[in-house]
Amino acid sequence: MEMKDAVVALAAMAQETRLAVFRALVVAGPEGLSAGRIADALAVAPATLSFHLKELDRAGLVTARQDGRYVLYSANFAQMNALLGFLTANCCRGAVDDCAPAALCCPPDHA
Amino acid sequence: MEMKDAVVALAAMAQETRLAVFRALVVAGPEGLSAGRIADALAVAPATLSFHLKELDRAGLVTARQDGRYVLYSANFAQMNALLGFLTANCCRGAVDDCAPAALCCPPDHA
DNA sequence: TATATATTTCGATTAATGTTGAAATATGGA
DNA sequence: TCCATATTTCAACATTAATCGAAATATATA
Repeated sequence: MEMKDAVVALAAMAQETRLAVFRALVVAGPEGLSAGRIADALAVAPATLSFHLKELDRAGLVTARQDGRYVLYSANFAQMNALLGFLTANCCRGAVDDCAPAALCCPPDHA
Repeated sequence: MEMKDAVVALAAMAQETRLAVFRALVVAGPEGLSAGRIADALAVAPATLSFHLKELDRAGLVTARQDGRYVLYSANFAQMNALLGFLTANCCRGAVDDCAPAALCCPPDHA
């Protein structure tokens, strides 16, 4: 992941509505949620939500797929993990052994 | 970490100059760097850098301490790790075992 | 085809953010 | 004390982001 990509991804999550949307999608898992369900759950106007979903999509953090007349959004775990990897890279300068380990988000390949 | 804190921390890093500053401080380690050295290294105007350092400080991502006529800034690894923990929390819904592990940043307690 | 539902785009408005020169503040050394 | 260096604050400006009603687009069903 490049610096610019990281900035875009961080900016996408650096907003209360979008962070809430993203976390809801993380909980929902690979099946995802329709735009309408997200709008209801978070009480956000459809046009506003659409704007934020596009931001998350532009950042590569979510993926959209058509399902009938609904559009289902799901979290892009691979991108999420790439960002976390970027943020932790170059940390510790080799003394990584002493650092506390943490779990990343589930990759889609096992869902 | 609360939602609001996460948004503030993410917003602090969601800017090219600030992300560069923060990463430089992560590499520099607990000793930190003076504002002037950072300004030189990144070719940023002093006033601009001061503005960004204040943002990072407000987000709890860096700490400042006076050293003679210099002000030394260092990364706040604890806050960094809290943010990563927040972003990975509620991920996977219990299936954490299958997730790829990643190292967090070195906590200050062993530096 | 016509109608209803779901989502996005558009336009306008408001608010927040990033940048920098110049002035103010703080510290160290002559 | 006086001067030089380091950093921050201030003020002004330009840019970007967030919100939402209304209109446009897409899909499903009668």
